Amino acid sequence: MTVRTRFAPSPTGYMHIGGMRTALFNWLWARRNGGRFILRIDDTDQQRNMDEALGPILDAFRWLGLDWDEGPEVGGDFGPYFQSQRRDLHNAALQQLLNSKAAYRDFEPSAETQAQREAAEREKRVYISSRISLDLSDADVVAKLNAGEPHVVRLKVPRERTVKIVDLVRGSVEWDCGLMVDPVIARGDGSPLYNFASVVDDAQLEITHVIRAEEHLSNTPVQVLLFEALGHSLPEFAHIPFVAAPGGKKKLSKRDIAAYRKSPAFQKLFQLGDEVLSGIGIDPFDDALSPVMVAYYREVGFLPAGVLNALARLGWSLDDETEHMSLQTLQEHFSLDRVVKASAGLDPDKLMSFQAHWMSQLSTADKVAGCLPMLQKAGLIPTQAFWILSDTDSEQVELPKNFPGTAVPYMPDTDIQTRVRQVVELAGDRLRVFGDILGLSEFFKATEDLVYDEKEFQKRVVRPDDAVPLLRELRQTFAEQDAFEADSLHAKVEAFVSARELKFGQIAPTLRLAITGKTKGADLFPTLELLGREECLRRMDRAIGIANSQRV
RNA sequence: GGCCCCAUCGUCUAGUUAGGCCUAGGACACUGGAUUUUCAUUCCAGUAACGGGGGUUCAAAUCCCCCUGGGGUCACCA
Repeated sequence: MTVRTRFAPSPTGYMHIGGMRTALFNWLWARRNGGRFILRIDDTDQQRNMDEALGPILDAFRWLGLDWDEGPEVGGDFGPYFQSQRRDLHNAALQQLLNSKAAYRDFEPSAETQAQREAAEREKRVYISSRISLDLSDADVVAKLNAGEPHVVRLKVPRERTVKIVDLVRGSVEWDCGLMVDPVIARGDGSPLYNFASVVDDAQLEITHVIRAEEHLSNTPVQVLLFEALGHSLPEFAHIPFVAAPGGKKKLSKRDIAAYRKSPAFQKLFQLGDEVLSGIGIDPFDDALSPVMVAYYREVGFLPAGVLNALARLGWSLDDETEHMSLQTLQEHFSLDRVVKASAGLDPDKLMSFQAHWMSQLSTADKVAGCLPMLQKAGLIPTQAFWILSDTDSEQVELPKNFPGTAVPYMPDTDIQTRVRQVVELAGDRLRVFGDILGLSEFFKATEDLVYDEKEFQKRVVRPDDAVPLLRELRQTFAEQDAFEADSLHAKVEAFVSARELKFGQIAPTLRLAITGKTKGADLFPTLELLGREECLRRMDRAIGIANSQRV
């Protein structure tokens, strides 16, 4: 039998990183078994704007390279794939249950039901449904129906039974039906509720493996009963642990963003994200984008491979040592029996480590392709002139939002093209995410736009009495230097230093600050070479000027 | 509170199904050292865990029981 798995998101306008992990496991299981992965959209009746609500979810799948065999856009033999369009199926199933008396119409006022529930709770009794409507004759029911009396449809739970499943992750789990409330499966108007619609759809879609987060475990007995009442065989269940917040055991949730900001475990990620996002004109404090969402990682410049690797290792391992796995490797080796039972906290540090690894595997050309959009969004390099329409495939390159048609990057200005590549090469491992390129803005800014680290500038350039004179002398040396390239610059500065019986460390930070505005960064002399003599001299002049004005 | 799930280094995990190969392995993080013109990388080293108590057994991280702790869920949401 063909393995069929599904992921059934509600169109919420964003893709949750934990949900993505569930989707990934479903996808992997299908691929591993040569099966089909289905995307079903669990929308409720009137979704306001489907494009807006579903778009980001599909984008997340596409970005990570998880394709779906059936679902929105691709269709399939079991459609429609939007739950709201499957009402006929739900209606038929509902009628079937009503006819077979497996379900009944409950006319008890909801206030009354609620009161009973509360009374039971007060008396520390288990609450079970009163089933008072079961005393109604068929004629009574018809009469009430005709009179339009409000009601719901409930499944009649076989109270003498126990429901038992053998979960592929958790093993055997069972529930005593005598403790269960008759669940509402549809409203009076026939609109189905989640548990019911989900079962009907899973059955009709011939889903063989229901792989979902463990918070759904408590829904399972009801669903099992529904499968049985409908005469369907059960799918296999695999309840995988949910993704917990860093440093905690609680479910990672969009609502808790404010708290995560203060969490030490999240600190570095937020710092990186804030810098990159504000650099490209996105307000990081506007919760439209947060580390709970897949889109966040794309915007900051993570690689699909990094995110995928981190998600796969959350609650699953290949063996006792393999850490780095491509999607290809994952789909060859994924297994449900190696899924861990306990919830797993997302570890931003480890995610970054995976990311850095996959970034290091990328060619310079690919890194450049990833950095270009960043630099453009940040306004550090021109946008418009960069793009020409083309029929050629440009899958490596992320297009600006709303860009019309297909495009490949085209550099009318070879200086800029070369510059980006050189900076990327110079940055080396410092480029962990594409957004890191924004931290090297000194290579893309005009002399007068360069920003100095205020504190360090004071400490290294303004305050020391010899800093400005030394910079002057160095400037002179540079001006007279024959070849302005890294090695000879290095030799020149070494000679300069030893001639004055200084230590290298006494001049290098000052020079770096004058040239780049920072104390950290890529190798100094290649940096000088890349910037070129004219620019270096201008920057030194400017630094000297500013220092002098501040010393007065 | 009811029901259900879970429990190995700070974190992610291996080991638990078939008890001995475990003086508990790997990775991330952290600390120290080496390399280095800063930062980063790389390399080496180190700190660090079987929640507690009872059993069973020659032998228990692994099996059983209890306790404790953590979590999920209890809608005419999905």
